[in-house]
Amino acid sequence: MQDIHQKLHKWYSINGRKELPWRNSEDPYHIYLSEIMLQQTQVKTVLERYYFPFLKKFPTLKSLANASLDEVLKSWEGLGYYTRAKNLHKCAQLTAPKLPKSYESLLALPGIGKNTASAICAFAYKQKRAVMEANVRRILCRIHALDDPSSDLLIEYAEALLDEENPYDYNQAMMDIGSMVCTVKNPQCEICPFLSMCQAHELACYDFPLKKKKSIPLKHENIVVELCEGRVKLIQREGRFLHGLWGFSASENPRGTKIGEVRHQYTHFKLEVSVYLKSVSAHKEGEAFSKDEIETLALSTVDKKILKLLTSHL
DNA sequence: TAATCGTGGAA
DNA sequence: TTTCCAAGATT
Repeated sequence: MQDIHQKLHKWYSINGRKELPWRNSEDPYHIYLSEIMLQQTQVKTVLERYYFPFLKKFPTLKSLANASLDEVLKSWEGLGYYTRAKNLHKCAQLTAPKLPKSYESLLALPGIGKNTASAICAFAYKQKRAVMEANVRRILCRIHALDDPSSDLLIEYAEALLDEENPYDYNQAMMDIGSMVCTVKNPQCEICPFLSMCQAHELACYDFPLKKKKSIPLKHENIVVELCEGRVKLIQREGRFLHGLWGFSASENPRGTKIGEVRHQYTHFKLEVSVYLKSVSAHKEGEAFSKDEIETLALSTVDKKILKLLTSHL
């Protein structure tokens, strides 16, 4: 075990992505924010478009707590999984000016599960916790030739492998190896520190973990864009899907002129939207916004596509 | 346990 | 163009 820890540490010191900003911060809030943003999201996206602007607007947990949810959502616009932003805001209000330090306290907060709690403990507080996310899961499944292990079993393996002398570098190294060496396609086994103990390599089969493909349904919606004296009617979404974002509401029986179609692929369904345009004289329900006002609202990608179609049509 | 919840990069 | 899927959590 000491040997593998040494190999890991050496690999990380040479190849690790040590320049990532959240790896050069001691601020638990910065590290927490990065963990939330990085959930199911590529490093590149967070790094290039969201991490720095968000911290500029909300430099401290306290400033985030004092902001409105609409402001937070605007900073999250386009990043997806918007409940993350809602929970981030909620956590700031619950914990400002500083995050708790214990695993249990972190786990009890909304939006923080086992992996994120472990990551904050290891990265912000240098505690002996093993992260268990997609990269680590792929490594462990290949080392042990596991098709579809339970989360609990994987956490056991991860904790058994943890380098308690240096939990920070160990965890960062595991994620880097997962994303750079033990990749989904074409893994670079010859430079992998786990080469000698990897069952997948022994079997010359890298289909671990097993990926199950599922077909996703196609949904169709009609959107009627209501124009009112140059202003556009928008509603603020409720419920779980795109909660808190502004957008166009679907209608069963579209009226007006069809101006085009918009397609979008979500994780669990495809969406085709037929877009209609209709002028209305007065406000019935909902609010109407000017183009400049819409710029300040958080819209989903689909609604942005619809807005773009509208702009090109007018 | 299995759905649900977004988006864009990459092949 | 289509498909996969990336630092998961919640219900």
